Amino acid sequence: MLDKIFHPGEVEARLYAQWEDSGAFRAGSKTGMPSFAIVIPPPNVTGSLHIGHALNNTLQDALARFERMRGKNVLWQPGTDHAGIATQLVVERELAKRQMSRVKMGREKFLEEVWRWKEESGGTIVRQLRRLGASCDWSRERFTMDEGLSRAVLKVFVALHKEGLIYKDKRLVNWDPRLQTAVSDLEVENIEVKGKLWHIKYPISGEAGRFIIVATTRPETMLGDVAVAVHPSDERYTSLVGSQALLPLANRPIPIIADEYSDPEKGTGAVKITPAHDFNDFDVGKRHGLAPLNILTKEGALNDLVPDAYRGLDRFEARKRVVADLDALGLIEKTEDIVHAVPHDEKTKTVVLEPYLTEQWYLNVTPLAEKALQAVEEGRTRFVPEHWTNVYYNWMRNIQPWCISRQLWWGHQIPVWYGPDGGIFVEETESEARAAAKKHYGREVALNRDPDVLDTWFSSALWPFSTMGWPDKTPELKRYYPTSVLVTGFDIIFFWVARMMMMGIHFMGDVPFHDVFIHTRVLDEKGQKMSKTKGNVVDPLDIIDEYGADALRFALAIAAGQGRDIRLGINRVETCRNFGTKLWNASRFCEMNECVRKREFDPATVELTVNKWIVAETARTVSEVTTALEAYRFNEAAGAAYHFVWDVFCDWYVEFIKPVLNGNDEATKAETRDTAAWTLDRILQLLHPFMPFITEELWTRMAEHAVPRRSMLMLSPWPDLSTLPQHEEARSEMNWLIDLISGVRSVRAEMNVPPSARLTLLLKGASVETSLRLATHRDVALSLARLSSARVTADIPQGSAQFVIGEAAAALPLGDVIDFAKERARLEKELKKSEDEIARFDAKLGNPGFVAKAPEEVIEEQKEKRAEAEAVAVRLREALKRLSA
RNA sequence: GGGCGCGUAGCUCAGCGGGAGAGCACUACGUUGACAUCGUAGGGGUCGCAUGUUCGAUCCAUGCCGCGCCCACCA
Repeated sequence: MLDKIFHPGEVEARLYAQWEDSGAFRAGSKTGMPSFAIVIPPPNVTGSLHIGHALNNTLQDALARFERMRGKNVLWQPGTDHAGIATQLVVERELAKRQMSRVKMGREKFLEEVWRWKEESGGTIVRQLRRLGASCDWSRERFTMDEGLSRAVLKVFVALHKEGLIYKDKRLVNWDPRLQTAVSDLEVENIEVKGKLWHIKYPISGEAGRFIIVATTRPETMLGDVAVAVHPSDERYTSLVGSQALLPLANRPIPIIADEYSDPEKGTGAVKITPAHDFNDFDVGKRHGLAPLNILTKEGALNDLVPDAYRGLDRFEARKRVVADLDALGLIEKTEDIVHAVPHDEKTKTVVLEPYLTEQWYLNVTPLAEKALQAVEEGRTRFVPEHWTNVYYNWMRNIQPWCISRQLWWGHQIPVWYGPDGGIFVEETESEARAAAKKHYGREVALNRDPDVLDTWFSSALWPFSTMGWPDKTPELKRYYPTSVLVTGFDIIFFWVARMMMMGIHFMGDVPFHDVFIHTRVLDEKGQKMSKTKGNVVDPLDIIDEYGADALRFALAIAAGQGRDIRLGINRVETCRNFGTKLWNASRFCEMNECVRKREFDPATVELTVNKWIVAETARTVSEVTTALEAYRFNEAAGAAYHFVWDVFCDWYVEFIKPVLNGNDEATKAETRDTAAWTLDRILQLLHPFMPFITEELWTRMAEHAVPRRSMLMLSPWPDLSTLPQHEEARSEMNWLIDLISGVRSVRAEMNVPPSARLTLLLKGASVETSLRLATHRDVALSLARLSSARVTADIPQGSAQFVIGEAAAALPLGDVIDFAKERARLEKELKKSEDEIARFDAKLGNPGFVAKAPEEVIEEQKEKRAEAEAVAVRLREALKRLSA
């Protein structure tokens, strides 16, 4: 016997182990069946599961389980990402706690430390994914820095270099002075901060007392100025073009040049040109043949190219000093308070990034982007929802070279070796590089390997094929590439999706996935982004502990619409947990009534109206859920199943069959039991992609008293009920009945003339509006009696109720469950409380029964209504009779 | 500045050419034999505003207002 509620904590671990041990998660290899593959967006190996992961993996798991049940060969490829910067930061922080540092340890020792850290904490997120129920093929788990994937990375780098697409260049990059590494444009987060705009007077050489005024938010960089630019057509400055300004503090003459970049509308119309510290200025400098003057160190302090007084000062310190000194010289024309966007590092959002002149490795992605663009234009890869296509297009069409080198230690070290004269040897291994160098120099030479590592996203870009064994020609690649769908959030469309497209097409000759489903973000219940600093983080593991994984998964899935962000309040999870309880208890009802599975049961053969109806409704629901899942409309799929279980199966079917199951007709009872059991099985299957644990548990438990199951629910075939009869007649009859019962609009209990009470049900004409549920016949009586306008009659036979529709009356059998004496007593009590209500009701209804002398037209009207109602009553009686016969 | 998304019941949202819905919250009643993690009933909305298309608009078009996000600029 099932307990009254489901205890997720007691079954989840057991079921998961059972699934995993059985090999049910393993990539399928059934011949002749289509394939379905998803690669997981690899989470940071040292991370832990946040609510966004929970959503992402719930959706993937729903698809994987769905397709597995549909008989496809499913591969859900799991793994983790080495997450260069994030992981290095974490480990450095740990080292700091032990009074150690990366630099002191040296590269080799440090890397050992990171690997150790990875071994220790790397299992966390993977364990947490298991708690969520993720049915990944763990036997194929990969890590972006494991041997195979590293080999793929090297191969790709070397190949792209040989094709001339990877090259070294010296230009401005976004520099993180704390980590002392370059980061890509995408890793920059522009944050609005309060700042100042200083208007600085630059004296004109040889013209005492004449100045050109420039406005800047970064006065310290003026020490690296190489020019002042004005717009060619800006008449205010025409006379100055060609003159020299004397750069204050540095006392260095710089030219005043004309360049279209200068915007007469902005600032003073004259702009200082600092090519080494501003992206636009870099271009201006290039146009005018002005060499950049780098005045910063890697740490973001001023270097030796500035006057003594400023050397070694941190950039912010230097700013204060420069402003103070300029002010003392009377060279500050004015200072404005402004709010402007300043580039910060996206991880901690605390470090101001610098445009910084360095030599880095770049990947020329333009040719790759063209093909990636074309693939989407041609529909070979499709974004869902479609509007993300434009986001992808816009970025791809304006793509910039990808800076792929990072000055970190944790990551794939770039396979480049330098000879004594700076000769470059790009090979997959050191020995190959050595051989190449030997060939080049004609002798053995000492080589130095480039110390930099690759951007983390470089290896992620290869994920769909590197995890399947590329560059080897593996059966997995053959079977599963291109993958079916990528499920991810919009925040990594550029970082990851676009780059996988480019690399996939380039190296595999085909797109990495057919569909890209972009899901929304999960916010807190107030619609705020979850963040540690705000303290509004909802930990999915806490939710799983308290409500079970199914409740969390269902809450996420049913909220996963196509447009707006998901606001996850805990009450949503509660609702879904309650839904699980409802399902559990519906199963309990079936169990108590011995509704057990019969293998030979054929739903097409049922004869009772109520059974025909539920069979047809089940088929419709299966079709709805299937269609919705195929289109990634998770909310609709989960919603359709929810609605069917609660509003159709529990509220109506179970209530309708109670009198049948309590009746004496063994044949109809048997059919009904079989149908109920069959329907419940279909429900479990429909819900399994969303609520794997509770459904699997019920699947097993419900078979305890029936024909044992051949296999686990997760391996059962997805129902295809498309060939079942539609049973239009039964459906329309049941719908009519449900509408009618729902339409009992106003019912009043009234002790009319004691002791002769009557139970009267007033249906509002033949039309219907809200809902009174026909639970059991007894429930009908109770509900009716409870409501505001029912009359209990002692003069009708016990066990039947008289329905009055309009003025027409129809007796309806109620079985033998009503104790009229008791009900009457209760009603009397209740009525005393609600006399006011009755009065109001009478007034509202203008109950003609109480009108002594009704006008002719009222009587006529009543007659019509009566005739109409009589017909309804007759039909109702017939319908209820047919339910159980 | 460019682009995208969203404004529907107190809250969170679904619906998107012909009856305005769900969950939560609220009110009243009810522990009955699957389920109080429940049931029954009830209150509550000029579907952001305006114009247009249409026999008919919450739904389509245009404009406006408000909110959010992305990209760019960032003197």
